[in-house]
Amino acid sequence: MSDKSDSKKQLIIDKATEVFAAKGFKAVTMKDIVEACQISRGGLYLYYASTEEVFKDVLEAQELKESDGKNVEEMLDKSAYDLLLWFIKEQKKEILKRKNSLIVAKYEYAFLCKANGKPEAVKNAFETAIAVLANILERGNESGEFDCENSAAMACSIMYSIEGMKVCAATFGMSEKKVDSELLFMINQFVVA
Amino acid sequence: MSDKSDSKKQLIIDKATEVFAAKGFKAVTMKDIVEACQISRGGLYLYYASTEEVFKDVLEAQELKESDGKNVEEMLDKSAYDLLLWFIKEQKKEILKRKNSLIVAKYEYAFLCKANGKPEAVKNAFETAIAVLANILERGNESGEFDCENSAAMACSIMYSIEGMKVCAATFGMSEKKVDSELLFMINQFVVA
Amino acid sequence: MSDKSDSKKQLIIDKATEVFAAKGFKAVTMKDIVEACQISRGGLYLYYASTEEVFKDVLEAQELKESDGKNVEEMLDKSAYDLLLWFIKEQKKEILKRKNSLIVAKYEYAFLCKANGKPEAVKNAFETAIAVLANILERGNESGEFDCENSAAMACSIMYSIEGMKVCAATFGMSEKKVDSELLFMINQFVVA
Amino acid sequence: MSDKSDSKKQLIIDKATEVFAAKGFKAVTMKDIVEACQISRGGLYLYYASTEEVFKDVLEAQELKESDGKNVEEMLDKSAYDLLLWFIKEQKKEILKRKNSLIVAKYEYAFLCKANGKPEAVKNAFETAIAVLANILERGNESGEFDCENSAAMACSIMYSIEGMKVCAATFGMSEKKVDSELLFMINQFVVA
DNA sequence: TATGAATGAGTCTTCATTCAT
DNA sequence: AATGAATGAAGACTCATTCAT
Repeated sequence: MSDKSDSKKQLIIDKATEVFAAKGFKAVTMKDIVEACQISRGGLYLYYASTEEVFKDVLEAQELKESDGKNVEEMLDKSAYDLLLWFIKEQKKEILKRKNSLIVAKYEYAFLCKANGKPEAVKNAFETAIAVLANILERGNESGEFDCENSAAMACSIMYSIEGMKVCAATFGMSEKKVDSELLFMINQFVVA
Repeated sequence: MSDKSDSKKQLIIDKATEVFAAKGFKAVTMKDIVEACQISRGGLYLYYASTEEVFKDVLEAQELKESDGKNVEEMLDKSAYDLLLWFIKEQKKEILKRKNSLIVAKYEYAFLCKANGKPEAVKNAFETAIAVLANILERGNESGEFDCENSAAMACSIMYSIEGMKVCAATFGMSEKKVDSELLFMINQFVVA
Repeated sequence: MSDKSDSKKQLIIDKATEVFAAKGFKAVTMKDIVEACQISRGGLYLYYASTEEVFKDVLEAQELKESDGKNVEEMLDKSAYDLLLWFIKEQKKEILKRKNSLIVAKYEYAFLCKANGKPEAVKNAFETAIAVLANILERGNESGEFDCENSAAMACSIMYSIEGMKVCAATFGMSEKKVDSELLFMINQFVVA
Repeated sequence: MSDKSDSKKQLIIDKATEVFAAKGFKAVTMKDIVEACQISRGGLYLYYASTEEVFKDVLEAQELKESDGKNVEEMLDKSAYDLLLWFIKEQKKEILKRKNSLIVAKYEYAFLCKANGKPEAVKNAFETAIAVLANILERGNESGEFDCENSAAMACSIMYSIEGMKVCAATFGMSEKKVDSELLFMINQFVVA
């Protein structure tokens, strides 16, 4: 049961992810999801009672997927610069991915949550990213690879920039070249030549 | 006619602005606007055929309001540093304003426009801001107040950061202190001490 | 507006009364009422948000109608016996009326109210009837027309009997003859020959 | 098979009785019964195809239970007065039992049956009770314990009263004291002091 | 211009009923 | 016999949109 049930949930999450990526959060109806999954109306309700519940699982699945590549052990060996490159590459991927960008849906959802007084998962994901980057910067400072007075502030500043790029890219688009130059500009602020 | 008609439109825009700020774009119905304006259903349709049309005018009105303070003549006299302070102050205001933040509604709208292949006004506003800031930086470079190799790139980077802050503040909140330190961090990159 | 609105409400109440009489309370859907009234789904919702709200007004309208014939002034002149006959006749009418008997709907509704902890209007109507009858008996006692030791108890007993008859008649039917003989049997307990 | 099958049916009937007592007839769904029995949806359908079929068996089981105490042989020895007391006590129990009162469900069901032109079991149960009571009254008349001109009419009148009390008690409640005084009032009409 | 009653399409949600296991 | 996932029909409810006044 659990297996079958899980695989059905997975199907729903996968298809729903595409729907949310295409339409944002609020514009998605249970009917949209039902049609994307090619299941019956009642069938969806066996697993999820609302688009919000589906979206929560979609977000969770995204986070899992994003953390997939982050094999902690192999990270430890790398230089701060390599880690930075990896981090930046990941962010670039997210900024540019067209098909599955949940960024606007995420902000819509977070916004509605705020309006309804619910706690926000979106905030946590953002703060985790800042912490990871700050850590990388710190290591670079220690190893002499980077020259960055205040790692925490710099990490924060960079992440706001990246967040801005994500939103802009998802809504009115950014070329890969533009993203590259922006990211390069940012890391040049502290990478020792 | 025109006067009366305009004042009615203005009423609708004012009230609708509050509604969009509170609920985003997609969640707003014609009924919401009708109720906020305390006019009749039919009355609203005399002026606007859809929430989208209302929102377009809301955006336009916002831009007008934002450019209100920008008296070009008195600008010309000021130092680049003063202009920068003014620009940053304006941005800070926008980041922090709670009641009327249309940022999420804007992105929702831009996102839906993109999905529908319509042209985007949001992009233009963003690019205008970059141009204004770049101009200020350039002037500062020339006068020796700033030291910034690539004004255009810096302006762009800063605006992405600010955009990220706007979105984050609107969804999961930012304290004024946090905003101040972020902005300070940014301008310290190029302001000559 | 109020006039038009009221007449529409009246139409709904009239048609809904038939529906409730035919199907009871719980079995009636908003759709049933819509179809009986030949109005649109949304049209009904302009006036009533649920079958319960419609039913409340149906009950109220019934009570008004039932008290219509009771011209207080002309009552005062009559003998206790005449009043009793009038009362009994009214009850008989209610017991036997086929088309508009709301009795089962009433009890269903009262039952559901009780299950949901809501106050009940049905109880009040019943107690009012007891009070009226007790009053009549008292007058008869005083005038010597009746011989009834405990008017209140007798009124109560009779009303339970009548209530039982109403329910039985509405569900598995009673002939007029049977009703007559029952009512006669009851009043013979205290009417002085 | 039969044994196992019967015990399963018994379980369903027992649990369903509680459900019908709590919600009436029409408001009960197959899902409600399934959940009360903690069996599977399909499982219930092996035994019953509709709530109506379940309810029929629930009614039947009630009648059996009610006639349980009526050991005919030991009845014969008793005086008419003792029999009357027993009868009244049984009725009182039914009037007052809160948890398992099926009275409203019964009337709802009978009412729906009438609307659908089906035969009615409820009527039979009522008439049986009248016959039993008439019989007791007759015996009392013969033994001189009672003085009741028309036993059949009196039995009928009493049963309507009791039916009214059952319905009233189930819907808007009656205190035990009130029930006692009503019953006492009734039997005083014919019991020889 | 302005009103708001009315309509009906669209979505939500719940269940009776079936069926593969 | 028994399960419970799945389906789809039925009813609730909300709104965009129209129209007579």
